[in-house]
Amino acid sequence: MEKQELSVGQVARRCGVAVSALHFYERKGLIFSSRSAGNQRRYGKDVIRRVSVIKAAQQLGVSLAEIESAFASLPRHKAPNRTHWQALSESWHQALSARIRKLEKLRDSLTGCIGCGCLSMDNCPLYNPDDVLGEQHTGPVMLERDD
Amino acid sequence: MEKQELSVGQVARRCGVAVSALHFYERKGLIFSSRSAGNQRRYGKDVIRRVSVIKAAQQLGVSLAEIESAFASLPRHKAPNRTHWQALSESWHQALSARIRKLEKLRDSLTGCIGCGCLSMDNCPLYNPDDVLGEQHTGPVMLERDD
DNA sequence: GCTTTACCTAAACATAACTTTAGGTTTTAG
DNA sequence: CTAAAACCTAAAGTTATGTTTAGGTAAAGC
Repeated sequence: MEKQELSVGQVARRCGVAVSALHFYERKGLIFSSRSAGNQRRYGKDVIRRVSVIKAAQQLGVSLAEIESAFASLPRHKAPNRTHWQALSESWHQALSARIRKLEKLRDSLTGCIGCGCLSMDNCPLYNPDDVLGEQHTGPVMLERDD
Repeated sequence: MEKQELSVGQVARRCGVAVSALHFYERKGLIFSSRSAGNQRRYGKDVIRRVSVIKAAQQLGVSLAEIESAFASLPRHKAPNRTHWQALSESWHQALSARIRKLEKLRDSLTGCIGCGCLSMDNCPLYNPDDVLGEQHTGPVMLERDD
């Protein structure tokens, strides 16, 4: 059983990202590599999951900085185990559900409000932005990107 | 009955954005103004709805460029009427619903996959991106960019 | 062995979406 | 009337997320 190390190009192809993006993620501390005798990057297979998670999270509107802090709970240089990933998964499931609820709320506001053509805007949820997404308070939740 | 024109600072306060952002939106062609005798911006009340819509759309992950093209159907210098806003509302409602469906799908993939800790990644939807959302192959791109 | 492909680093460039700065003008409040 | 607050423009700066370029080194195929 070999260690099955991957070159940067192999990871790039398998994950659908550019090599330059992997360099970038590494500079940001989101992924890690060892080096070959000739100083080329070598990745363990777990990097693929990391990159997949990065891309998935970005779809949710999570910044790399936030992803980095979520990854802080993972072991840096060895493959995270089931428990590690599961913890991440659960918190993201919650965050994602929260985001979905927000979007539904917004969608309903759009229907009820933009289309209404109301001239008095004082009760309009779009007009009073804070109402639109409601719970703006500083939640610890990762996806609370309501700035 | 006056035209009830608003200064840039008034709009900024009522919409919760910076004055510089309004200048910026105007340069981008998202909002319009007339000028006072002394060359200061004066806005009609409809600008508030425009700005509110901009902010709402940004919450959905819509870029300013996309917002601009959506706004292309609105009359430039006079207040859009009910029909105009309603058309916008409907198309965005659809887009939002689509986005919500994607997020739900992704959420479910995360639960089923990230948490599983599977070592053989060959059946993993995160690992094999094409399976995640089906439609649209084009290489190993993780998720449809909802461009 | 040689050549092509892949890789290395550092630094510059790109784009979006704004903000800040600098220097000057207009409006408003007392 | 005057002084503070608000406004003007143009240009440079900022942050995030990368990509591109330039000048070399390593690895792989024939």
